[in-house]
Amino acid sequence: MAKFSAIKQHLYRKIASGEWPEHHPVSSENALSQQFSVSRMTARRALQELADEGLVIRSKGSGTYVAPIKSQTSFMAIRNIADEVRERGHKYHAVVHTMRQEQATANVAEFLQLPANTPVYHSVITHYENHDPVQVEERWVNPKIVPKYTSQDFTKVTPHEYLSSVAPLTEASHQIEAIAPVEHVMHWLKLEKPEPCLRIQRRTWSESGVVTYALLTHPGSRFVLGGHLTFKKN
Amino acid sequence: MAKFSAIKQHLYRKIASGEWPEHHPVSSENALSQQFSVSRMTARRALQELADEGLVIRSKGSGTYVAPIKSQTSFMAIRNIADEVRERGHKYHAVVHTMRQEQATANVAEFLQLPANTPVYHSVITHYENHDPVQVEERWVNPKIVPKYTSQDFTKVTPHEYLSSVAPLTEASHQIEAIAPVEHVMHWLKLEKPEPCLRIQRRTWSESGVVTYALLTHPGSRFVLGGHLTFKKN
DNA sequence: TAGTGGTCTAGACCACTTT
DNA sequence: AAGTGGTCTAGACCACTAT
Repeated sequence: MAKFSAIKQHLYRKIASGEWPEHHPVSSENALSQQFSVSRMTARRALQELADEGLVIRSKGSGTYVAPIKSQTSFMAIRNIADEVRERGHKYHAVVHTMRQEQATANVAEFLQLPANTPVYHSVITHYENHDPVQVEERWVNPKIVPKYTSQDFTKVTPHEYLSSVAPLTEASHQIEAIAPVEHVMHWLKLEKPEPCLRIQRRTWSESGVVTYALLTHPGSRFVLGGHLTFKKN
Repeated sequence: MAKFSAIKQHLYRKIASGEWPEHHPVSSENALSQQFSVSRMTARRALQELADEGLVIRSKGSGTYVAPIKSQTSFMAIRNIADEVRERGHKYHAVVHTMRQEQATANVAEFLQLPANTPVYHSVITHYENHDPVQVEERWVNPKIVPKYTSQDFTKVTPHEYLSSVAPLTEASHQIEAIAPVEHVMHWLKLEKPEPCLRIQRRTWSESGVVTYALLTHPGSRFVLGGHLTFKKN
């Protein structure tokens, strides 16, 4: 393994384990270069890459500090929340609250383009970053396209991963809005007081039709959706 | 300007102008270090940062090449709020609250990649759909790139339209989050009670650098951000 | 084999923050 | 004044690609 990469791993562990909480000072370039017997440029690279990933904040003349947890996610791609959390060097886990077959409400039936009162699968899962909930995923699934949905273990594979494997995405639509959370959601997100939440409503299609409809709710204090675009002429 | 940054600008122009199309080879590290009389490490940094931004692709033993155009450009196409409102068949109008030159705060200076305390232009505008405010636009503009910004009439042309005409976009980054509005914003949006708001933080670049930094705040009860994606095989 | 990118060194000077 | 991060140099060795 490259030296700068070994140093990154060392720092990842300090941060992910919670040994260095938010705003905690991170070893300086000089300290790391001595500790790992590398040149300052190599130690610097490790710190710089962590800063680019948003895990630490560097400030000239002062030092490097563990960044506050305010996740940033790309909205350009439909990503797997578990991978995102892990890429940030944090621990991921999920809690499944609901997993059953239901009669579709009028609303859900419309989104899934099914007749009302037909059976659909419904799951509710909270996704955690370290020990804080970062997303509640309420999802309804078309049982004709994904008949084995309810027998999966979603603490090990996210619904997104599983669905992608059995019914490859061809199309997706999103709506993003700011809402005040209802009581259920507050409970799942462990919010003591109401706070503005970012809600993503998503429908995804495969070749055989609408696969799933999802409501993804994130606490405003712990989540930022980010994206980067480049434009070319023509 | 730092040397690596000057080299980036040089390469940026080659790519943005179309002189180097997709897959066109980019000058090698050694070539750039000779051309600009810098060490290879400095030339390397310019290329590496362009690769991180997704503008070029580097491949060991072979060389560096202009990256292919990203698909899905349409998802969060940067739209003009006035056009959106009119497309929904509603009346649009704008109220300009602030339009002046200011000293950049540390925050603004950082986003615009300018030294602190340099002059910047600052505008605050509320955009209306029929008689309701739908967006407060707080914007800071780089006066070196857009010297005549403050003499425009933004009740007739939106800042976005004007900026696009004088400094064509080459790049943009967004952050979307749910927030509770501060008092100023509540006033501009004519909110009597606090309600969750959707805030889009956007930086846009042209060939000459960061053009503008904007905070777009929408009342959660009146605004939904939508997008649609289609995926192609391979 | 020549050229390229990937990694690394052991210095250096600067602007900045903290004490 | 001491420490920090930001930039830069002039070398070096390596693995890989193309010819």
